[in-house]
Amino acid sequence: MSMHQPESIWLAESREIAPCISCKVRQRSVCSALDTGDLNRLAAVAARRSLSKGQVFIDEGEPANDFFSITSGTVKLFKLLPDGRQQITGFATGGDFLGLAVSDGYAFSAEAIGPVRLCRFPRSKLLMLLAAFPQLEQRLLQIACNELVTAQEQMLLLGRKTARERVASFLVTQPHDTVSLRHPIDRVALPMIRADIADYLGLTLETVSRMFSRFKAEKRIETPSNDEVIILDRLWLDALAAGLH
Amino acid sequence: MSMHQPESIWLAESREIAPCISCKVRQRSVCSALDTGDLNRLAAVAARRSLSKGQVFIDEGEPANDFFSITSGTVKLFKLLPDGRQQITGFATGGDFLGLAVSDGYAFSAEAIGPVRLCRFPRSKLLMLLAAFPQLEQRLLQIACNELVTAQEQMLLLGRKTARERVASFLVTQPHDTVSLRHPIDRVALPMIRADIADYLGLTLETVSRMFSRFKAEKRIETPSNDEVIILDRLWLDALAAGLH
DNA sequence: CGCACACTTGAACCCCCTCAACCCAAGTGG
DNA sequence: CCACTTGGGTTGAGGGGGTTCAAGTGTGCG
Repeated sequence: MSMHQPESIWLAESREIAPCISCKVRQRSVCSALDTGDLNRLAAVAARRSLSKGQVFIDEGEPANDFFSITSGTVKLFKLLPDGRQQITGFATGGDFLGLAVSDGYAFSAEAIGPVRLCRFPRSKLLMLLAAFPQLEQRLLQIACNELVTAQEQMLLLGRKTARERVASFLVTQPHDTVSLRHPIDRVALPMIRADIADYLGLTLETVSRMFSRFKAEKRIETPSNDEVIILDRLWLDALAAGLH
Repeated sequence: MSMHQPESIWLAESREIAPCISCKVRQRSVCSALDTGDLNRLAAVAARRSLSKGQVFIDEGEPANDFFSITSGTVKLFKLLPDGRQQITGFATGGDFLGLAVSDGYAFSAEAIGPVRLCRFPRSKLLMLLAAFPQLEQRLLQIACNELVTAQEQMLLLGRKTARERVASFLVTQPHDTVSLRHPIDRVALPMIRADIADYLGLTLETVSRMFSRFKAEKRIETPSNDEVIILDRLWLDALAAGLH
C-alpha cells in the first residue's frame, strides 16, 4: 500500500532535549495544555522528524501506533478507493494534531505535500501521559470537537454546494494574512496543487481551474503565481460560499 | 429559524429517580462509563423527554446549553443553506450522544423523524461531572473519535462515490438484524423517508428511488414496505459500496 | 370519499466530467 | 547556449450521470 517501507522513514529522527521551549506552534498545538514544566515529560516521549514532498507517513488501515504533531509544512489527509479515486479529508499544518483514531487503525493516510517537520509520539507512551495529565485529555477532546465541526461543514460542501460555491468556500476558509493596513491586501497561500484542491472539494482539477479563471475574469481574485491568491472581493466570495446569490 | 419556541418544548419533562437502572441503551451510551453507583450522579442532572415526529430540538448556531442522549427513536442531524438545501450529517438512534460542539454554538440542527425519547443534560452540570469522573471524559473522546471516523468515511462517499455506490454504502451500513438462522433473512429498517436518505447521500430523492428500483430489478434487495429492506446479496452490495465493480 | 404524503417512473436538460491539446516555468544535460 | 523533459496549469469540445420537472401510483386517515 505505502510507497515507503513501514520502518525506514523513521530512522533519521532526532531527540534533542526540550526543543519545545522554542517551538513556534506550541500555543496552537496539543502542547498548549501543558505548562513549561510538564512539557518536558511530553518532550521526553517525542521524536522530531523531517519529511520531504511526497512522503507518506500514515497509511490508512495500519495499526495506529503513533500520534503526530505538525510543527511546520503542510500534509494532506486522504482516503482512497481501490480504483484510485481520492478524497482529501483535510490539510494539516503547523500546530495540528494527527492520529485520533479508533483502535482498529488509522482512518486515513497522510502525505507531506512539501517539506514537513513533525513530532511523533508513540501511542502507548502518550496514553500514559494522558492518565497523568487530565488537561491533556481535555485538549484532545477540544481538538476532536473542532475537527468534527469542520468535518460537518465539509459534508455540507460536498453534498450540497455547487462547484462555484465549493471553490469560493475553499478560498475564504484558507488561512490568510492581510499585509499593509493602508492598502489592505488579502493574500492566501496555496501550498497544495490544483489536483489536491479538487480531491478536497470533490471536483476535478479542470473544474477547479475553470472556477479560478472565472473568479479572475470577474475581478474577485488575482493569482500572481500558482500557489498564491489575492482575494479582491472577500465579502462577495463569503456570500457565494454561504450559498447566497 | 426554529419551527418551535425555544423554551416550550422542554416543559413536559420528567425527573423520576434513577430511571437509568432499567435503561435499555445504557451499555451503548455515554453512561457505560459509569458504574451503577456513580450513575445516580448523572441521573440527578438528567431530564427525560419525549418528542414527536418533526420536532426540532437542536438549532444550528444556538448556544450549546445542553447535551443529549437518545434512548429510543431516530433523529436526523442536519445543516441548511439559506435557500433550503439540506445536508444530513448523520442519524442518531438509541445510545447516541449529541451536543459535542465548540462553545460558539451547535454545529447542526436535530429533528425527531418519529417518536423519540431522550435525556437532556444541562451543559454546565455535565461539565462539572466531567471534572469529577475522568472516565466520562475518556468516553466522550472515544465517542468523538468514532464520529470523526464515520464523518471521514462520509466525506469519501459524498466527494467521490457514484449514486449507485452511495445507496449501496447506505444500505450496508444501516443496522440490520438477521432473523432465522436456517434461512437467514438480512433485514434493514429505514425509519427515514427517501428525501432524508437523499439529503444524507447528497442526492435527490428521485435518484435514490431509481437506485432502489435498480437493485430490486437486479435481485440485490427486496422492499416489503417503504421503510423496510431485505438485503438479498450483501456481499455484492458491500463490494459496490467499497468502489469495486 | 377525498386529501395528504410518500414513492415511482419518464423525459428533457445541464452541470460537471472526460479527453485532448496546449502553455509555461524549471530543471537537466550535452 | 539550446534541446528536451517533466510537472503543473489552462482551455476547449463533447458526452453522461444526476437533476429537474412532471405525471402517476399507492396508501393511510380524517
